[in-house]
Amino acid sequence: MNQPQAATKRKSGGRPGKNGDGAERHEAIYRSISDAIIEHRLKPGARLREDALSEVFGISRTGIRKILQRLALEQLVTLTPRRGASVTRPTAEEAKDVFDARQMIECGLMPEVARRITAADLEALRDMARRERQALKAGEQSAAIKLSAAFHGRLAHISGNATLAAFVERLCSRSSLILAVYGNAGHLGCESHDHDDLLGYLERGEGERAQAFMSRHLKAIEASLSIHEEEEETPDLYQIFSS
Amino acid sequence: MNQPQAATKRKSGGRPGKNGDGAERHEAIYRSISDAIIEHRLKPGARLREDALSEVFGISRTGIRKILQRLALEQLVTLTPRRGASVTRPTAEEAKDVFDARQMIECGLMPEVARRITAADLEALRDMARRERQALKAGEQSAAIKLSAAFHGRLAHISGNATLAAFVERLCSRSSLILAVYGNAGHLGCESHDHDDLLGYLERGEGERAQAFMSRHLKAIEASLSIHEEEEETPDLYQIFSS
DNA sequence: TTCGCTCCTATTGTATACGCGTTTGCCGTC
DNA sequence: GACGGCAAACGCGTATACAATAGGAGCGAA
Repeated sequence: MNQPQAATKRKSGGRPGKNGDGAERHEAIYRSISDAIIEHRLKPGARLREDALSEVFGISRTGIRKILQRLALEQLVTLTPRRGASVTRPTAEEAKDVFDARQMIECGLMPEVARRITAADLEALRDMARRERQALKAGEQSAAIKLSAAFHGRLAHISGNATLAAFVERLCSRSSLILAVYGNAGHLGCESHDHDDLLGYLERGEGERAQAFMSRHLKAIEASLSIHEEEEETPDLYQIFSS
Repeated sequence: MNQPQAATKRKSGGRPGKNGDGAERHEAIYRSISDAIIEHRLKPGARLREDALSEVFGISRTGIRKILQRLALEQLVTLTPRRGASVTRPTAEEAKDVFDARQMIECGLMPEVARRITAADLEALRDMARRERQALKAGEQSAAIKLSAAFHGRLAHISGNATLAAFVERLCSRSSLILAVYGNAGHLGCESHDHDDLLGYLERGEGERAQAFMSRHLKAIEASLSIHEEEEETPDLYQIFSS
């Protein structure tokens, strides 16, 4: 039970209208839900009923709707008109698009990152990579997935281009969703030592090498997916029973 | 008075609660406001009061807030906590980021576009380019700006990567905002015949050439901007009245 | 026994009401 | 005459109430 994090049933003590924090509270709830999705605690297809969420987090549906819309715009949840919200189940096509986009942007960013990376950055990134490896070893897939996404996002930020970095972060979130649907349970996307190796290239300022390595890295992740189309509506029937 | 476009004061005739279209209506209003911003009918810094909009479009503030939030997430409007919404005034840094991003993505997409472009695509794009030229000649800057953004967006879609195409569209919208702030009144971003020339390369399948041309095209636009920092808070005052 | 129809419930979409913060104009005082 | 405080109003943030719709369950007929 870790997602409410700060629910505290404020219904009881706090006055309903008394905000005081307002925006921060929303941000915390947003991150709570977002994390739960990225860490696969909420699986693709899971329904997110508004009043259930509003009760869990102790705010009214109005606030929940706002957060849900934001998540929908980032394509982490799907908002079907009269059916409510559910965790997005990426299609195979979307998966391909996302990884192609990551290939283009993350690789393209590497030279600039290699140019600008500082010792402090390296230290922080190594720490993240280390914690990711630990989590992986300890069998905590949730934590590992989140750390991996955070690693890629942080890396992108070093480029200095906030717009592209934000986009990369969103792509990583969606990638996490893709892994949940198409990933094999056996191994996660990122190999244990890939991130460390990458940092090595960056530390030595070898932008080109880092770029090539990132390309391989992403290709490896994508290749590890098992893209099985599983059609939508009454999918096969003919196909299945025609044999 | 051109921005309402489809207001029709439905308050009088239509019942308030009777939806029937609902989502489409929202979409139309969203596009209305979005277009007004992109076409510079609403200038950066312009305030967008919620109840004014709700009255103009004949829906309640709830719906307006939803739309405003969507626009904020696309960074066309800025939502300051207790101050309301206003059209975003991009900073110089954001401008650089946006054009760097366009440089990376749009150029990177060109080879694939050259590979996949069809005769129908070419026809549609040529038509858009023609209309853009006409608008420019007729002095209708608003229409020209919108058509230019639509041209770039359409082009990106041909690549087949919906994710990247959507991102390019958003970058183009923001570019339009940047032009409004930093652009010289004299000439718009896109030169008259650049788009036609680009289509020529694409038609002949010369992806590399198209890529290089797009790069020059974007660099030309960016170079035409006059980036003057104009600070945030109490921006000039000292600077202005010190002369 | 199965298919179809109808009613019901659950859940979202929309509007409105209320409270708070911010701002701005005004007045009193120094 | 100018500066500082005060008050009122404007406008946003949140919650709640109502309306509409889609899904499902139950019942009846073939």
